[in-house]
Amino acid sequence: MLDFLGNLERTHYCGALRASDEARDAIVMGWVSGRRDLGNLLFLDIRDRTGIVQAVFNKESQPAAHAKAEQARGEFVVAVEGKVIKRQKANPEIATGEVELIATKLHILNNAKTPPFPIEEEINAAEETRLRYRYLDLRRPKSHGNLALRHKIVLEIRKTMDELGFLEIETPMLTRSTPEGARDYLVPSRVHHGQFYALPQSPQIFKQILMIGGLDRYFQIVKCFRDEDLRADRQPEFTQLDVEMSFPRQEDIFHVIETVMVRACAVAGVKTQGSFPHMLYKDAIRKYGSDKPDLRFGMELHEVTDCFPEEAKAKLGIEGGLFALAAPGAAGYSRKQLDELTEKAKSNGARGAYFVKLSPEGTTSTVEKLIGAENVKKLADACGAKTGDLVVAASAKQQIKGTEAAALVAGQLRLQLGEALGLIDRKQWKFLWITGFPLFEWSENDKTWVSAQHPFTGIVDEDLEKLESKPWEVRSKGYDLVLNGNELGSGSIRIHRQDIQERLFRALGLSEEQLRRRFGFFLDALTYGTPPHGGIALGIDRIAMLLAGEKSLREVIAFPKTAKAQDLMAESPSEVDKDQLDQLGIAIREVAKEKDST
RNA sequence: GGGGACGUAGUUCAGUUGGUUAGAACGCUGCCCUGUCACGGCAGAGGUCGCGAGUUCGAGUCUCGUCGUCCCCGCCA
Repeated sequence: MLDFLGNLERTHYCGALRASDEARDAIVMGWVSGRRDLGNLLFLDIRDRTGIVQAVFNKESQPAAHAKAEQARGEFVVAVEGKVIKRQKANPEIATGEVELIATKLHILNNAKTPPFPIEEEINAAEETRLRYRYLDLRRPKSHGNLALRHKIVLEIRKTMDELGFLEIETPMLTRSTPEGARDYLVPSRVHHGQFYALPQSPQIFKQILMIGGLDRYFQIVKCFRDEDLRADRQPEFTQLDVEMSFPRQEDIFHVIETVMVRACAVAGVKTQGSFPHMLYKDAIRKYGSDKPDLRFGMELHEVTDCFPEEAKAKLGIEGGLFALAAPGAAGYSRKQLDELTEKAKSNGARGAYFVKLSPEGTTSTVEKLIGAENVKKLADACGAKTGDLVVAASAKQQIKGTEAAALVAGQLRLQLGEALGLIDRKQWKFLWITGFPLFEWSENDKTWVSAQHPFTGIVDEDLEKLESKPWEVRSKGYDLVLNGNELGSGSIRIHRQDIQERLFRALGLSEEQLRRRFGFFLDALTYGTPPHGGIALGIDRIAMLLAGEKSLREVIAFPKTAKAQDLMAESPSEVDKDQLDQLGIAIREVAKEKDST
């Protein structure tokens, strides 16, 4: 028999009771977290969002309450009436361990099936089970902590943006597809058959129009949607801190974001300082083999192309350059470990990986016969290798115009080795700005130059003249914010002049007609007095993930999706009724599986 | 689209070269127990070995396919 809540009023949260509450009457409500039945004495641990408190049921003094407690099981929802007393023997493991609740009455408000996994701080269950029973996973103190931290971070960001004079303004979720960038999530229109809204990949155009509208300083904490394949740090819907301001210098934007980030870190107990260092994109690539370098450890890359004579390169099948690094103390790596490194490098696009071991007994190299002892020494010296180090050089399979493909491969090895060798100091929080991005990158798929960021990114003033003649040399006014090897956000000073915007579109090979169709309204808006403006968007989920010390976004999102973009609890996406499809004028076409027919 | 890891009781896992009735721990159920807090003791229930084919006298184990979860590459302005 279940009890009604009726007029029963909670007086305390479980986790709030302390020795100072001694002798008080208390009513707590929550879930049965633990049950220890000693016969005539029975203990229940009662859990709510704030913590756990122990309730004691004594058969001798309170037979009715004790009898009820015998029926209680794990995850039953209960209310306990009783008196707070000091324990004979405190339990230092829990915050309320100095006290307990002598129960006079137990109300069982709801029962519960046995959960598929225990509701504990650390969880061991398969991710699939956790996601299917997300409400139980969320019941864990760890989940509460992560979501509470995220709340505090978002609250602090809102407060800070408000103090800095920014207005939070909503932009539409149902908007139009703009063909650049990621795949859109589409929403069919019932009123206009055959037409679709797109969910925003970001409020990019709207926030720029807000600047044209004279709003001066805009921000929004907003969901964005991209229909691309997922990773541990990528969900199909994610939350951004979206920011745009008028008449900004780059440093004005940096200052705003540095202020926000320092304060967001502070609420998470992480001390950081403003004035994040800057690094040029090309330096990040050449020194760290990444556009989001992890600066918590050194092990910088060095170009070692000239250590490999042309004949050696030919034999190894190397076309482009080589980059190398010295892994401290890794000279003892076994043949098997080197093979694993090579395999990993190849899966990351390496042509090959080549090693030099600087053992105390002498220097050996996998390529000594090919490049000669002198070049081996030169290679080790170029990396500043010392005795005991392992030098790793990498070449790339494909040479991509304008990028250092080998550096990217070596950069992956750097991260892998940094992790394996324990070089990463988890207590450090290394922010930095990356600037000086190329405006264009070469698309192998389309055999054309495409915008490296989005096509509204500003162009460095003195590079403007090369826009048509040497597009690969044109630098953008874009910048990325990086924290510990993670891209937190990306932004730019925008193009605010219509003449430049149109030149850029033409350089991208878009025809007048295409332009009108895709961006017509925006190009029109640009002609009505657009102020210089710029902004940035930061990934709130990633910020929360890093500050919570988690490795996956799923740990800081209440209802995340799987790698195949499904919600295992809600079972979305799902089929819909034929009626719904009819109203939308949509028919599902069965696509027969392609079979090899010979 | 490609590569890798995993899939056995409610959960986490073990399961030899293919061989009788598929095990452990935790959880669950019942009984005993007045100071437990990972309570303890005794007894018990619980399995479509992800699914489907194939090889074989015989498949959890071998082969092929398929589904699912995770990680990575491609992709993500």
